[in-house]
Amino acid sequence: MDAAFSIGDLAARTGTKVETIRYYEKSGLMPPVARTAGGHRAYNKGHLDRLAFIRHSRELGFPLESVRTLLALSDRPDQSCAEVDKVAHNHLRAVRDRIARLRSLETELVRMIEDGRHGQVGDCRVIEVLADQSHAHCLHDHHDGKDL
Amino acid sequence: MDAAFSIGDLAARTGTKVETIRYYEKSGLMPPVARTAGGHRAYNKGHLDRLAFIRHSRELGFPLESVRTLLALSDRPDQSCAEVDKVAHNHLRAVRDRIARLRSLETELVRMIEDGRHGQVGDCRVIEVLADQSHAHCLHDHHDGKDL
DNA sequence: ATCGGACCTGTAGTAGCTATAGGTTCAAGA
DNA sequence: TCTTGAACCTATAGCTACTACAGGTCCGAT
Repeated sequence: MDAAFSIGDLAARTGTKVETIRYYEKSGLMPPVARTAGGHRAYNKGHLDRLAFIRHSRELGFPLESVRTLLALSDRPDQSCAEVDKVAHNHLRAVRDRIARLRSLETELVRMIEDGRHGQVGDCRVIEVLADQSHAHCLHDHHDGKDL
Repeated sequence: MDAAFSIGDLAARTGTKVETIRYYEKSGLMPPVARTAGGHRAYNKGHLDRLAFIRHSRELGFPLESVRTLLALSDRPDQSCAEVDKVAHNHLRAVRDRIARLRSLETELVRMIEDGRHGQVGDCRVIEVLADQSHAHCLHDHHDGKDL
């Protein structure tokens, strides 16, 4: 018999919005849960832990799909460590990729802006670079653009 | 009388998907354009330049909203340079913010993963960290999560 | 009993495309 | 000239991870 928590309690204790918790339920990360007579969700400590786990994972940038996997793995602790490691390493690699792409972006932006500074007053190099047909200033890294 | 380009021509010359060009039109970045008798879009060199400008901006990570602004500014080249600079600097700042957040994320991930390595075989520290109630491993930078 | 806040469901919106479905037009070869 | 197949058309739904309504119900404290 653990004390029952309302959805608002869970939200407050995990720093999550109520709507987000309902969204997690709808997308299968949180289980459908017992209801009060009036239809309000009644959670217990286990649900609180699960939500905290989800939030920590999200804070570390894991996509919901990976969170799903991590939750499944955490339910059977035997033998799961290698798989957990794989998920974590994949994510780390993704993060590092993003950093690398953003850094080359940063370089390009700085170059474009600096370029403008040295031009004579009155013509805007930034616009010229953006309009440039020659594509000479372009990043050679033609990524699919999913994010940056 | 400039030669007419089909939407496919524009797509090929700018490395854009046809659907994307139509999407740009629908969202007001590309103007509504003359049609052939059969209803196909007929573009000219000006449209090609405009699309190239949009794509260059996107490659540099400018959001469409900023691209809209940059396009407007590029149409009146007098006096626009300061505003263009402002947009570019704002974007640069946003990119640097993202890099900073991703780097602290990277640090956290590495710590979590390394932590796991030093634990004894068989218990999974990664899962423990994610499940940790104490929140001790958490990023202090509680960002709104719009990205990362 | 009442009243205000918390809860409910369902839907639409965010960014920036991408991917269908179901139909029409165009251009090149026979 | 006819045919055929690629390219075009519109409209709509899907992607991520939420967030924000609208319109209604429930609960707990006074």
